[in-house]
Amino acid sequence: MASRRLAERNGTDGAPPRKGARRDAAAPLGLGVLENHLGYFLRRAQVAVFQDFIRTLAEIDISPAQYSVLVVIGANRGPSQAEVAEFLGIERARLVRMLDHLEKRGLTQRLPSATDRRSHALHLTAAGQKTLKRAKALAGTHETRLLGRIGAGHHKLLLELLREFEV
Amino acid sequence: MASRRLAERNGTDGAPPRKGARRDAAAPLGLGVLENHLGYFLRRAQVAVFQDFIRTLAEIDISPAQYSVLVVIGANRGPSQAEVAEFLGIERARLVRMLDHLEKRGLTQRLPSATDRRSHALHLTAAGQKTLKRAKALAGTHETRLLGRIGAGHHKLLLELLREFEV
DNA sequence: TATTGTTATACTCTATAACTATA
DNA sequence: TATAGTTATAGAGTATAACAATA
Repeated sequence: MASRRLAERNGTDGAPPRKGARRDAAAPLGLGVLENHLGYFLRRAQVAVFQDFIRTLAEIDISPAQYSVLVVIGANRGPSQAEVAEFLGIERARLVRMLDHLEKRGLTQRLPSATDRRSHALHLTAAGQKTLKRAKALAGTHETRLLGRIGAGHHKLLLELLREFEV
Repeated sequence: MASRRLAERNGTDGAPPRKGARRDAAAPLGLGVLENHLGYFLRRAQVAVFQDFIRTLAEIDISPAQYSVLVVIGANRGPSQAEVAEFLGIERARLVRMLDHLEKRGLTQRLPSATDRRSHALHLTAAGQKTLKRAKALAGTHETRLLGRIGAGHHKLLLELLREFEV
């Protein structure tokens, strides 16, 4: 990934290169105005964190999106697909295929809703609860690794700041 | 998007719902352990920020990825495709199609490298420089909007914290 | 042998629209 | 009329592998 130090060393933060100046082919690149864009660093951080998450949960083959679905089903009794999709910002159509997959793996169930015959009440199977428990443990080691890397204070601060972006 | 207040109101942060308790169908869902995962909030924040960026630059049809490529080419004289791809964390193969597209729009050029006949020196055309200038202005209003939303202090703090995730 | 740009393929995810069965 | 779940399709983006030209 790009290092901020490279950009500083290159001195190209914001200002374009001098007219006629030919960049040394071996010189590191500069970020330019990207240096000041929150979106750029949010994206890089998110990708890095997800990569670590994916590596950490590879042994049980659970993706970040699947984890979020399992956690929300586990934390809420019988939510509908529409509720889970809207809550997690996943397309309803996308959730259908995710649940098909989780169901095929025997982790989740679609039970008839007690109150609305159009909708399904989502539940974890016994295997789903077991997998979620293991997933939480692994996600915990992932989170602890992040925390060790940036420090507990920064971790807490970041969580608080990021919550401000909610819509 | 999900609101933290909903999760708090629901009281399902971390702990599973009580055995046998049937969640009120109208009750909002709870995040469960997601509440403590940096990755979850990083993703939501990144999506929200990118959505605002895309809306803001819609009039010139420049995506966040395209913007980052134009900025890096504009800030560095004649970088190669491999350099830009590695620097921005884009696959080399993906950058080929992006440049095909930008070139078709008349914004970038692949010139022969002075030192290596395998590689191309990437440059902005006059139109590319003009578009980049406009893009920077629009991206500036986007960034100012973010800043107004979370405050200058939080914006600066976030930038600093996010840089710690670089690899 | 390794690297640059390229092509190709498969898979994931997003965005839409449309359909059915219910409400 | 509107909503829940579903199906289908098109477009990004990611991940890989392979190839020709060049280093």
